[in-house]
Amino acid sequence: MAKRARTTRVGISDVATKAGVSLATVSRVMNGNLSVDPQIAKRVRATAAELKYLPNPTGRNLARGKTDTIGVVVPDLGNPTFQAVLRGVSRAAAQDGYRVLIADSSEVSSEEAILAGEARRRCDGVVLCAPRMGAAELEELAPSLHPMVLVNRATNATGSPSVMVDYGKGIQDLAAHLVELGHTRLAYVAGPASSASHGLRLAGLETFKRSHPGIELKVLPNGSTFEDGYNSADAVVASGASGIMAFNDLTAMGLLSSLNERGIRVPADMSVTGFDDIPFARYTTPALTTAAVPIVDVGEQAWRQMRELLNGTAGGGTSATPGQAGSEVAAGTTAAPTTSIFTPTLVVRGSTAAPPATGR
Amino acid sequence: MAKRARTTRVGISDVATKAGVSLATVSRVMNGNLSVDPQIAKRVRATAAELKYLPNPTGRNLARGKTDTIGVVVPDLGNPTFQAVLRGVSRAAAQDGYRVLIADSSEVSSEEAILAGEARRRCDGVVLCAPRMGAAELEELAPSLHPMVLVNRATNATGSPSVMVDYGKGIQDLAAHLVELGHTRLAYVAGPASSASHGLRLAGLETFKRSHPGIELKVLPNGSTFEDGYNSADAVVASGASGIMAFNDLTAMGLLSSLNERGIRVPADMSVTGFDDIPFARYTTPALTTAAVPIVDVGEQAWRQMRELLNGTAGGGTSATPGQAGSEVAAGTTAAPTTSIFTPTLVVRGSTAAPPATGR
DNA sequence: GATGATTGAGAAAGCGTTTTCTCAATCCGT
DNA sequence: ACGGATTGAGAAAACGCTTTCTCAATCATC
Repeated sequence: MAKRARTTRVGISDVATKAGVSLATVSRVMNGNLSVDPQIAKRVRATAAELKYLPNPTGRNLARGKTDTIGVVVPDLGNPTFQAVLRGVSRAAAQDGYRVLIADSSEVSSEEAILAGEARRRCDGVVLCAPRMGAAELEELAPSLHPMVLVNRATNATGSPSVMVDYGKGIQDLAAHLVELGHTRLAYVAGPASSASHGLRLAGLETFKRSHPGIELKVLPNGSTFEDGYNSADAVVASGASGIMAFNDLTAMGLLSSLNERGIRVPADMSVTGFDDIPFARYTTPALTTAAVPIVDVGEQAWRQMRELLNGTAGGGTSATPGQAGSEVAAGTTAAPTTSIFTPTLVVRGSTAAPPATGR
Repeated sequence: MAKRARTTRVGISDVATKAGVSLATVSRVMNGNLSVDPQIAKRVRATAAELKYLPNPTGRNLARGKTDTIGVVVPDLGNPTFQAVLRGVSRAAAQDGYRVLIADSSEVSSEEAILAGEARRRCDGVVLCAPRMGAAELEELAPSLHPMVLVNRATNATGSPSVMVDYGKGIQDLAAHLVELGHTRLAYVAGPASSASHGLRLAGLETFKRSHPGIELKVLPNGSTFEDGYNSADAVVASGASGIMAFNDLTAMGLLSSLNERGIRVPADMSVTGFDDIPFARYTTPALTTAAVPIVDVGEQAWRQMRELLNGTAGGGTSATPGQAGSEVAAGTTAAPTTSIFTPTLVVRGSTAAPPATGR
């Protein structure tokens, strides 16, 4: 016959009643508001502990207008790159008391925008990984997603920071490495045409070409998966190149596997490079020469940018310069969005060597 | 000078006013409540679209007492197994309109309980992967986490369903496979002592031993990472075994790599098996014989169990039997928790063969 | 054409906090 | 000691939505 017996859990009012204070006071105590008598504060805390009271997050969220949660939207949770970004964001955010809601579009890019919007409304901000989304769509979506941090993408017209990887530089380093070893006929086993990071690699290679006129460089259209790499062997062999740059470590490993089956020896007959330096790259046979991308750091940095946005220290400006990354401020249309750029590091392992003498 | 101009976004009352109806009606329309005149419904919908109104999830959450979100707590987001579970849960949940909040304890198991509780309060339920948590702690935690689904763990005293992988059966299959090939001296390169799934493998091996008295089987303490596998080579060689079962694919790959460096040929000199069948397992050289664990399916099934719980169809009982999994109902203390058991499948690849003739 | 059953929509009461507003009770300086 | 400045805590108004309650209007029934 109690007023309202088995309502839900123990609420703030239960504590208030039992401690003989008002709701407001309990709230103040719970939130560390100092303007409350130490005596009372202590009593309230004791009562709360005794009742095992824990504030209901939903109620707080509504009242405070924030959720302490950010969304991370990725095109494919199965992809090691996005897994690593997610991990980086998640751990860094956790440090600051934020949680992460995941939104996996499962490669269905038509869903991406809806998913991102959905996530945004549930959270205080969104970290968007959308490598395939059209620039126009992104630009249109951006305002409604703010605060948003872009990963490996950029857009004007919004003060959305980006954290990017300089894939162009990375692939140039790899190409230079191969040339240094003596290779003159190179091939790039390309990624998906719609992939933004593929575009950056391509641009980097264009630059490379211009500064290395004597080098032959073919681009072989391909994909981004293990299988794609495996299946690219025919085209690779046909290309006549001796130095092969795969789109990423996954395709490089697929290619490696396929070449191995054909009896083509790496690196004796052919050199192969990957990209990303996923954990497995060092354990392939031979171990993969690759361009290491500090992708977890990218996730962490994405969180830092987000935190900046959330703390309203806004206005762009120079954010904390990330550890090994160069930071750069691009003059944006409105706010001057911050861009962090991470540069891949060349990691030389066993899969590259001088080309066979006959090859010349 | 408007009443309350730039409050926040467009809210339900804006729509109500503009459409000339009450808040209640707008709510009803937005929630597909049929008891509203089609004419009015249409008008409301039009107004909502015009104003780009989208209901504020936090408000809904509070009013409905649910969040359409579940938490997934994992000990390590870097571990492929948990990544796969997460992916399975996330995608399956998304199908049913639920989102996933991730809680990564980063291997800090002392944080696990707090993290799980935290997640639970923000969500409608929790999927808990806590292979290292003590049984006692788990049991104590369980009630406060309900509704909860356990992955690769079980607990009485709560009606919490489990979805498990029969690691014991899997390792027995691997051992049998090796024996069938002619190996008589086996070694199990163990996982972390505190790992529950390691315990299951161990138990399976005990069973195996009993039914194969003539076979020698050594257990070599080790860990769960690539590095651990790599570093186990000494012990493996010293064991004198010709058939090696690694804790998982990761350690198997590390071992493979290390053996390769020592000039020990797999499978000519030594056979090696993994466990899990992670995507990379088929691309190692030689390709890894392993016990395939449908781990994404585990995640999916975890979601189904959760959905069952959430829909309150509760009471345990026989849930939908998962595709290739055996389903089994254990007689629980109270509700009779449902347990889904997935059995690994033996996948024979190139890393196993008959032992060298000399070995005998 | 009067009466009871239905349908449909508005008013208002939550949902569980936070936070502004108010006011009573101290404290300070002179 | 007295007025003004502080401090501290309670009352009440959000926060944005859902849902029960209530009642007016429409419908079917005899």
